[in-house]
This record gives sequence, C-alpha cells and structure tokens, in this order.
Amino acid sequence: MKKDFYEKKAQIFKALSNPVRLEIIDFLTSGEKCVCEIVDNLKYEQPHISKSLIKLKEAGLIKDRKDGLNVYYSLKICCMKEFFNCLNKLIEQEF
Amino acid sequence: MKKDFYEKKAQIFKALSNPVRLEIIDFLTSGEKCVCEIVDNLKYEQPHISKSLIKLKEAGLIKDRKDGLNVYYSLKICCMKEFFNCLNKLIEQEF
DNA sequence: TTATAATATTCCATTTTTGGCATATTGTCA
DNA sequence: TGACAATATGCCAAAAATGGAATATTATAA
Repeated sequence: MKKDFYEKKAQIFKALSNPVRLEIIDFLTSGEKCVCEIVDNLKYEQPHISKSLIKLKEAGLIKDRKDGLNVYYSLKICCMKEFFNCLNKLIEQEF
Repeated sequence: MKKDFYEKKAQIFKALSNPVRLEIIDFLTSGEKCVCEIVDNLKYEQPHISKSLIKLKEAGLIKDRKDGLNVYYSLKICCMKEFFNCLNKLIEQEF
C-alpha cells in the first residue's frame, strides 16, 4: 500500500527530527553503547535518553541487546553514515 | 556551534517527516515540476501543497524557479536518492 | 529476602505541527 | 485597466511532540 509506505518512511524521519536523538545516533556511530554511557556522555536526563532510544528503536533505526542490568544499543542502518556525511557537508556550507 | 548543527540537521529531517512532503519529494525525483503539476498529480489541496513546498525549501531540500505565473520546484540534494533507495528496501523488508 | 543499580514508564503542562478554509498576492493577457 | 490563473499567506482548532519530575520495573548481589 502506497500510503502505508509513506507513513512508515515519515516515521523514520520523525525519529531523526530531534537534536537529542541525532546526537545519540552520532554517538552510536562509534559502536554499541549502553544507556548509562549515553547518559554520561550526552548530559541529558536518563528518562529523556531512554525515551529517545525507544523512539529510534521503534522506527527501526537502532537495535538493543540486554546483558544483565545493562541494555546496549547500536545502529541498525548501514546507509545512514553516507547520507549523514552528505548532510553534514551541506550544513557546513550554509554556516 | 555543536548545538546549532544538530538543530539544523533536525530541521532537515523534520521537513522530511511527513507523508505528503515525502510524496512530493518522490514526484520531484523524475525532474523539475511546477506547483500545478504537483497539485494535479498528488490530489491534495493547493494551499497544502504550497505550504509543503515552502517547508521543504526552507530546509534546503528543494529550490524554486519562477517563470511567468508558474513556479517550478526541483530537488537540491544529490545524496537523497541513494539514501531513499536504501530506506525503501528496508521498509519493503518489514512489510 | 532485601538493597541497589540500570533502565523504562507514566503523568502532565507547554509547545509545535497539521491540514482545512478563506483570502491575498503576483503575473499575464485582452 | 480589468479579469483571470497560479501560487502564497493567514487564521484556527485539533492532534502530536517535547521534556521534566516522579515512579515502576528488572536484574544482580549480598
């Protein structure tokens, strides 16, 4: 169904349309991280980070792995890196 | 400034986080189109299309060219096509 | 079993987005 | 000039997103 397709795609971009969530994605670029590492590094409240991660996961952009008390998140989409590099250049040009 | 960077990037994704705007982008993939063509093809109200186009333009994703009464819009970001192809495959897998 | 650490969830007020409708602006042609 | 066609803008109510604070859940270890 064409409409569902655009809805799903919009959901992916919606998940990416927030500065904190983008910062998380950036941080995950260097590899799998547990929630506590993300909280320590990004200086946002733990519930905020947790909610952000869940939104990214629901969109299919990251995946999680539980290990004892910790939950580890990592990127799931390979093509993201190239697209982000392209956008980064674009944004730099405008500044 | 790091914060402005994520804000700008978020704005780009925000512009892409809507089914109608994604449909417009898709339509523009086949080349420059005037507003009337987009309205005819996509079956949304003209003000809605117009506002969508402006949002995409503000985010730097498309550009416009005026010719008499008509305004022609076209894609501005080259790397978009590859990323979209990647996302499309991903979404197909999930359905 | 109890205490504790890591993470998730709920509630909530505020802000932002959405899309419809009416109307304004701009360019063209008779 | 006046009429009309193409596009943009303003207004508004409903829906969704945001982020803070408190609380719940889960797993571990003593």
